[in-house]
Amino acid sequence: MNATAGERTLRIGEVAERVGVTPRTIRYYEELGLLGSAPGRAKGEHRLYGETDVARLRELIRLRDLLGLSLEELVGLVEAEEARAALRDRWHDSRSDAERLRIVEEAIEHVERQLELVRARQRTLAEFAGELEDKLRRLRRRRHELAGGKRG
Amino acid sequence: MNATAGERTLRIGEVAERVGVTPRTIRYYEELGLLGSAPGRAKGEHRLYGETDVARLRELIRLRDLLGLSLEELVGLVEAEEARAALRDRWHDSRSDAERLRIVEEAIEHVERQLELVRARQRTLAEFAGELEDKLRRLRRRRHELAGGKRG
DNA sequence: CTGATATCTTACGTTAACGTCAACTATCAA
DNA sequence: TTGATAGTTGACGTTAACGTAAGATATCAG
Repeated sequence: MNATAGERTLRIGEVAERVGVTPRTIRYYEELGLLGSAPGRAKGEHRLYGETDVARLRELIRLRDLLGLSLEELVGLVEAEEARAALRDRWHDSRSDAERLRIVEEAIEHVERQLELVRARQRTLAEFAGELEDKLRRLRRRRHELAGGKRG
Repeated sequence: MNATAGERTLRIGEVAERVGVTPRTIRYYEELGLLGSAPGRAKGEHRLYGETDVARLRELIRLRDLLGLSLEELVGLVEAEEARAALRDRWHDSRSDAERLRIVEEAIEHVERQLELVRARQRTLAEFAGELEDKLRRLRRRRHELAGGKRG
């Protein structure tokens, strides 16, 4: 599920519990292409996961819950990332420093994109909070008038 | 739909367009008790709305979209608010300054509750953004090592 | 090897939040 | 008064995101 996965020792139930979802959800996400199923698995064999898989799933769940992205939109993000990964594989040179640099740079862009999404949502939330604060100020002023001052 | 509504001149289609939803959504929300249908309307007559109704609908949509609240949760909020409104009606005294003060104080609490929800979400989003920024810093440091310095 | 337990696959079920359609009807400009 | 237009009620349809159940199988402790 992840090319750079290390241990690959966790089973689906443990992953589900740690992330706070059900095994069904994990299988469903795999079916949608969100978790890029590991290739060396025969039909019927148990799925095995590593820490990087757990991190990835957590990331997806947060994008879903905090930004309200649909699974379809998540698939879009993941596919875009994989498309870039494919491009880098064709620029596959040697596994030299140059290639590693390229990988790191792609990761940077990926994280920057997510950060941009999060910040956009932060802005709209700040706007919402600002309006509520305005409302609150007006109400408190009104309360002050009614309590201490005169003027109904 | 709102006791303090003024004009009550807009029809459902105009409201829908202005808020960015469909008429069906408005009827559905009314059916769920989110818009407290106006009592003076016979079966088959057109619904009429005022600016306060538009504002209320906008508020609901934002709570739905920005905080991801379900309609059931929104019903909970609205019912809680109406329960307090009912209490104030029993403390119905005269429509004096004292009563108006009470109403303003309830509105303040209502807005404070919403603001609390928004701020909670802002905190979790800030946490998320912070983690992404950390990740980004680590990646950039790594990029710097690979580009300028040595050490693979 | 042998249960006990967790997983696997397949397939149908469920729920929220509307969409859509049909047959009427209210509103309003001309 | 008369259409044109938009709205009304009622009912069934749809979609995303899983839930659930059944029968078979893989894993692993003992």
